[in-house]
Amino acid sequence: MHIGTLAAAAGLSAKTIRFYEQAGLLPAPPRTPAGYRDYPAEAADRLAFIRDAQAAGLSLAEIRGVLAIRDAGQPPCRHVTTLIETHLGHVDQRIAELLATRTALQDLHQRAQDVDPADCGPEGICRILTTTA
Amino acid sequence: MHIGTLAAAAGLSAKTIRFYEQAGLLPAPPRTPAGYRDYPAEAADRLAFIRDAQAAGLSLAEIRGVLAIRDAGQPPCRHVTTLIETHLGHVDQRIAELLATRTALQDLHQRAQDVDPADCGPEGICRILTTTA
DNA sequence: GTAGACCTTCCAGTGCGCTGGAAGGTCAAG
DNA sequence: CTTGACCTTCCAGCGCACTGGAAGGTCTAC
Repeated sequence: MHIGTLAAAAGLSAKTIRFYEQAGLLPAPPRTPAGYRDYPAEAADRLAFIRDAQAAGLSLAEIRGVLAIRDAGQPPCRHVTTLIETHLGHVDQRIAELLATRTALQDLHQRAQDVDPADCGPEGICRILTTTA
Repeated sequence: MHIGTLAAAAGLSAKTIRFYEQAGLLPAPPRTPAGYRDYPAEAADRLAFIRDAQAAGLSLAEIRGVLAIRDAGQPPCRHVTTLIETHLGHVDQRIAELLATRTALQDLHQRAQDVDPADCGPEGICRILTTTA
């Protein structure tokens, strides 16, 4: 299987696959006599795993860690569970931050409705955005 | 007012202030005979505005746009209102994405509870993370 | 034999908001 | 006079996940 075929199967670009190899996520495949990468069918599974793990919010570095454990013959379950818990914490925190930002933006939007542009002299920068200046 | 004083007043590093100047967010101040930047008190207001706008989720590029309008003598109200609305949309979208990720992570976590590590043979990569493979 | 679709490597850049460091000038205090 | 804190410029890099492009080799079909 050439890199383009694998790329099409996985829905990635060939560039990305080479990048994953270089980043230690995908083992270097055998080569054809001409030097072309020649992937076994399992490579698509590994890329699918990377996709799933990315969708769960894991970084490539974390995914590399999981793969390394599995490649060493260990079941990475405990490691993965920890990662998931850590990520749940991060995601919850980020959601809380975004909700706060959302509230702030809605306040600003309300203020924008109340401000008459004609009232805006050259003294400040913007009456909508400034806190109390 | 030297750059360090301004930095302390604004809660930023001198590096960041020079960066803002170079990025077109802060006008170049006059210099002392020795070449030191010599800021007027209003510089702190401008930095406070930048801080507020950043807290509202605007990028430096967007803030630069708002400042440019005001610096040209126009009240940037309408522009700001549009920005706020756009950002509200982005934030809502991001929150929705994160909630979906959160659900996915919780499913994974549940699955992690159900998987016995002893069941994990060398055939797959990880029973927790893979979809149906 | 030639077009063009694929593959290879390597280097460099994207966007974002800084941050670090080197090499040097300036200023106030002791 | 010297120390040390500050200032200047310029260049470089961070993290993240790619992406682009150049320069060249290879394979298939006509």
